[in-house]
Amino acid sequence: MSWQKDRRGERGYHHGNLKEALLQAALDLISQKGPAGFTFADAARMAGVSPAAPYRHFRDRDELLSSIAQRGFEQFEAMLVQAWDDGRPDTVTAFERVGKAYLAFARNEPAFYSAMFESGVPVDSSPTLMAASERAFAIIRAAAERLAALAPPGMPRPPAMMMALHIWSMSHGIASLFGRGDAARRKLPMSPEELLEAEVLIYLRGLGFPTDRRPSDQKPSGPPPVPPEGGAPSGPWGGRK
Amino acid sequence: MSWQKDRRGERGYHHGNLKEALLQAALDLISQKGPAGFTFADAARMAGVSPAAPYRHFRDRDELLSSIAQRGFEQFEAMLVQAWDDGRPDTVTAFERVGKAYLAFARNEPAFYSAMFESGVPVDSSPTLMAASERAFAIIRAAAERLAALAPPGMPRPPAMMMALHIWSMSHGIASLFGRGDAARRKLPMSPEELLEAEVLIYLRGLGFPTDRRPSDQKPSGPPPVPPEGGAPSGPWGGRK
DNA sequence: AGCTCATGTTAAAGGCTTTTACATGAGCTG
DNA sequence: CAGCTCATGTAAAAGCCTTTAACATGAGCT
Repeated sequence: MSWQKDRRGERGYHHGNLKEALLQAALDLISQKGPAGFTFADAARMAGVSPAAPYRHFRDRDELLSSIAQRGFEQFEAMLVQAWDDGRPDTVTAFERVGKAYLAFARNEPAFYSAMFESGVPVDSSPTLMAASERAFAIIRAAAERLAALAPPGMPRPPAMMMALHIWSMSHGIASLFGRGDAARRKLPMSPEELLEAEVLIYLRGLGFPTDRRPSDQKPSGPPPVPPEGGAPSGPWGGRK
Repeated sequence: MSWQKDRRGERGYHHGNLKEALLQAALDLISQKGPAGFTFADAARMAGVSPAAPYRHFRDRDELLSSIAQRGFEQFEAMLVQAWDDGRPDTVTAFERVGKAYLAFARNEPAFYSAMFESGVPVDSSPTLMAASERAFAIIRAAAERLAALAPPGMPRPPAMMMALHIWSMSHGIASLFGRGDAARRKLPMSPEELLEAEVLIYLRGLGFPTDRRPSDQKPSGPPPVPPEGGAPSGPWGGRK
């Protein structure tokens, strides 16, 4: 256990921690030049080893990319868990926090996000990658489950899986099209976050959920399934002035 | 005007139609090996010219990719126009047809779709690309405009631009996550088309649109802003049996 | 001390990209 | 038709990447 070299940069023949160093270097490179611009040789150079060294740790460039995607899904899952916070303080609030977390992840971790969704690495390229992806989605799914249970009585209960897929696709669509800050690709009349929040609110209202902003959990007894008629309800898009 | 060489493969020093041939070759390659696997040299080879020849028609590999993306947006626009069909036979039906067209395009033209959205080519890399992209979106936007005009009275009218962005992100999210058939990446309990249709219906209901499947256009006089209360409305997800 | 195996290095083959200098021939001009 | 000219191809070469094979080092064990 002495490979840490007392934190001094010098190393001998062996790097001691190359795999980690390569992953980190690749992450840096991807965030700078996109997943396409990243090069195996570059990562090796950045880690201070020869171009052939990485092959001791990854079968090829794709496997490195796949590892990064996997790690991305793991961090993604952790972030979603934190955002969901088991539905506190109330289900709807937590649910929307999850959507925002999705956007935040895309914005704050563009390298991971690219590797996960835009690098051309197929999710099923490795079982562990697939598993990591599924664990992340399971969080959204669990949140949808809880939300579905709150569906107003008297209406057919929406399938939680479907809701989860809908929320996922909304978040993913907005994140992919408008998400990353560094290259604000298209002009928007509102922020991605606002756009997503409005979309989710409208969607939930379409399922019959009450959407006046208040923690009205605990008692799914009798909130009106729709906003009061006639009286202009403060819409999800902030009631155009 | 004699470069067609009477359809016989033989050609002299000049190809006669290289630019087109390269675009076509690139398209084929991308649909086979993804936008990352496509190679400038490969395209040249497939067109039967030397590796340097393409540089007479494209500044570099990225410009070729960008050209393909642009062409993709043009075909995309044409397809959306056709799907929208100026809102016939009724606005809601046509609107949903637009969403399905989005998915169909992603599935039937994976090469174009990749080039447009997943190749790393920034939309603003060329003004004409940006313009093509905006023309395509304008169709969705126009459809949303018409739909917004049908919003039931007594409710705040949703901004058409916002609706358009929502629909776009839904379609794009589903297409990106579950869209391409060749590598059915994730398992779904329903088809992408059904998933999108349900999502759009719920969304529209959330905006107060009547969503019983019937061409109830023409007279936006007095359809109830919400489905009849209590009586289980046949939900957009087919009412679980 | 000596073995052994994981981890690096060097060298080399094979591709791709891109540039530069040169070749060809299609269309125009007189 | 001769001849010019310029768009369009080719050839060659530099530089970088990927990947493999053969060899080197040294860390941990016996």
